[in-house]
Formats: sequence, structure tokens, C-alpha cells
Amino acid sequence: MGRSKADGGAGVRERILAAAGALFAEQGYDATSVQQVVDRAGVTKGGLYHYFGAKEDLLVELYRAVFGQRLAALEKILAQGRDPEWTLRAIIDDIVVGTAAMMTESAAVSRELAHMDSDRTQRLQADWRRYQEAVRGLIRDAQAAGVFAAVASPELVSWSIFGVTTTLHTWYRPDGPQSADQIARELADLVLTGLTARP
Amino acid sequence: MGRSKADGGAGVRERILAAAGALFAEQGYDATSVQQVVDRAGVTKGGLYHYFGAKEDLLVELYRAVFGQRLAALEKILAQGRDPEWTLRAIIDDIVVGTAAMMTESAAVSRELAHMDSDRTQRLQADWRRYQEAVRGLIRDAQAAGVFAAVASPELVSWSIFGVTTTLHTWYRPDGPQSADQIARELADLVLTGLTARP
DNA sequence: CCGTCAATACCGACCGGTTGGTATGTAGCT
DNA sequence: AGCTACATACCAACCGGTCGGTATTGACGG
Repeated sequence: MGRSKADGGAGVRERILAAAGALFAEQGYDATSVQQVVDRAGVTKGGLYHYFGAKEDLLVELYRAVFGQRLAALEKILAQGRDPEWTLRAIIDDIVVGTAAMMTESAAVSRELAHMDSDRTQRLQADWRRYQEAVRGLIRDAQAAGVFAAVASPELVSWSIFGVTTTLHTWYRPDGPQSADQIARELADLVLTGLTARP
Repeated sequence: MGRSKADGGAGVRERILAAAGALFAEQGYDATSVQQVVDRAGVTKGGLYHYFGAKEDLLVELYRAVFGQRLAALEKILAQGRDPEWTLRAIIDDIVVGTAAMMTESAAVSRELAHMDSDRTQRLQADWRRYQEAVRGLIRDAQAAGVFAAVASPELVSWSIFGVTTTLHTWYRPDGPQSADQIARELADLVLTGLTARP
């Protein structure tokens, strides 16, 4: 069995992560056994535990892959210092398109995030809360400045946005009638029309 | 009357269901063992399997308790035959307040619904889809009649509403600053302002 | 009012199978 | 020789579910 190079093209570590992401998205974290992951990745358990210390590390790594990009994009958007309407639209666009681009991994992470509470995941959840607080702050400031109407609290608005993206995997299909760009634009239109409508 | 052991006064069946709902919400369905459920309910495994045929039946029962009420309320609202704005507002109010009133059970169900695929649960998911289709149809008709603006597709609007409610458990606290009524009103305001704003 | 019997409610030890994780081995490169 | 990168074999713990048994209840004949 000469399988040393040019196997699936990707490295073993990446194959394991991809298999884990797909299986977690399909069946859930707990319902997926380590054996299933290594079978799909075409390696053995020894191989997996060579690269990862525990099953939970797979989830953490997936989380980093998905969320690290979002956080980096957010800071880039905020750094531009543009008006609230443009900024919120850019955030919505990034989170929808970015989530759609890594659908399986995002689905796994958003579905399973809640039942991790070990020390390591604590930090990741803190990052996620920081992201949300940035969005809420943006809305709060714009409402205080009179740019956005106070139809709804910053909390409610931000949760509407995140609610759509965390449940995106239950209805979005890459080959469906609506593209990710379209969804992002519609969501931004709905939210921003609500926030900027004149009485 | 002869209660043998210290209990909450409720029947064994109800105690088991309540314990299961709480544990599923806290840890997830797969991560919760039958042993944990019976420990919290103060009974034994034999007792649980006297009332329920399988672990999955607990989820199904919980689902019925949560969703049956929503479906009944929807039909009552639609039966009134009022205008789309009033109807959509009533639906949003019911789903938010109703979900908040059974927070732990709703959290368990909405989180775990995705990875059930046995025959019995298939039917329940069909009911859920019917609920969604009713909301989408309402929006679609109102948009066609010119009552609602076409800022966003019926699908996107409906998913915004359901996205908030299925993620409600991650941020709503009964003793928090915002009551369920307030959240419902704000969500309805945000959505309906977006849908009825004049250009 | 009592004794009997059958049904119901519940117990707890137990089962086969699966789980996450590990100890040990080895092939190839440096 | 020593290190990395995996494979193989294996384990203790735990899983959902079963089963033979007991305590409690209620209907009924006498």
C-alpha cells in the first residue's frame, strides 16, 4: 500500500478537519464518533490523536477557522471609520457571505457551540461576545446620534442579524434560488429600512 | 396520597419530562444520558422505561408540548381573517411570548430538532414546515397586494423571525431587562417598519 | 369489613455494544 | 540514532435498553 504522498492531495491534518466538519454538521458532535471521522478521512485513530489531543480540539479548531475570519473582517470594516449605515451593511454582508462560504464548518460550529464549556472554549465564546458587543455598540451610538431610529433596542437588532446567520444552515442551499449576496442584501435592506424609515 | 419518597408533588411522568427538558437544554440530547435524567427526576431507569418506550420519545413528547401550542395559536390567529399587518404582529407576539414561556423545553427542542430523523419525528418536522409556509404565504400575498413592500423575499423575512426565536434561549433571560412582550413588540416593529416603510 | 386477585407503578441489577483515549510498534527521513 | 508520522491492538467506562421482581392500588365476592 504505497500511500505516502499525493493521496487526497491535502495533508492528513486538513483531511481530518474537513471530515470532522462535515460529520459534525450532518450528525452533530456527540453523535459522531472518532472512528467515523478517521474512516472518512482515510486515516486511523492513531493518526488523529497524533495531531489532536482530544475530540473536542476538532471543534475548537473548526471554530477558529470559521470565526477567526469573521473577527478579522469586522476589525477591517470598523477601521474604515465610515458612517453607521455603510458599516452595518458591510458587517451583514461579510457575516452572511462568509458563513455561506464555509457552510458545513459553520453549521457544525453554530449548532454545537452551546454545549462546550471547557476552559479552552470559554475564550472563544468571549471573542464571539466581543463581536456582538461591537455590533450593538455601533447601533447604540447611531441611535443616540439620531442616525438610526429607536424602533428596536440594539440588542434585538443584533440578535436578528445573528439569528439569521446561525440558522442559515437549516435553509440556505448554495445551489438554491437565492445566492448568499442576495440574502445579505435583503437582510441589510430589511434591517436598515426598519432602522432608517421616516415616520 | 401515600407518597413514598420526597418529590415535588408532581407525577413521576411529569418530573421525568421536566428533568429531560432541562438536561437536554443544558447539555444537548446526545450528551445527556438516561441515567442523568432519572437521577434528576428522582426515579430509576426502570421507572422511566415504564412510561417511555425509548429515549427519543422524551424529545418527541417535549416537541409536542412546545410546538402543539404554537400551531394551535397560529390557526386561531389565521381564522380571525384580519389584515396582514395585524396578523403578522399577532404571530410574532405568540411565537416569542410562547417560546419564552417554555424556555427550557423550547431550547432543547429547537437545538436538537435537526438531528432527529426517525419516522415519528419526520411528521413533526412536516408540521413545522407547514407553520413556516403559512407565514411565508401571508407575506407573499401581502406583497403581491401591495400592502407590504418587497424589500426582502418572504423567505428571508420569515427566517428572520424564526431565527430570533430559535436562538432566543441563548440570550433571553426571564429576569433580564427586556420582557418577552417587549421583545415581541420590538421584533414586530423592526420587521413591520421594514415592510411598510414609505419610500 | 375483610380477603383475594389482577393490574399498575416502579425498582435496580444486568447486558451487549460502543465510546474516547492510549500503549506500543514501525517505516522512512535526517 | 533519533525524530516525525502514522498504524494496530486494546481498554476501562459508559451507553441505551431489558427483565425479573416487589410494593401499592382498586374492584369485587362474600
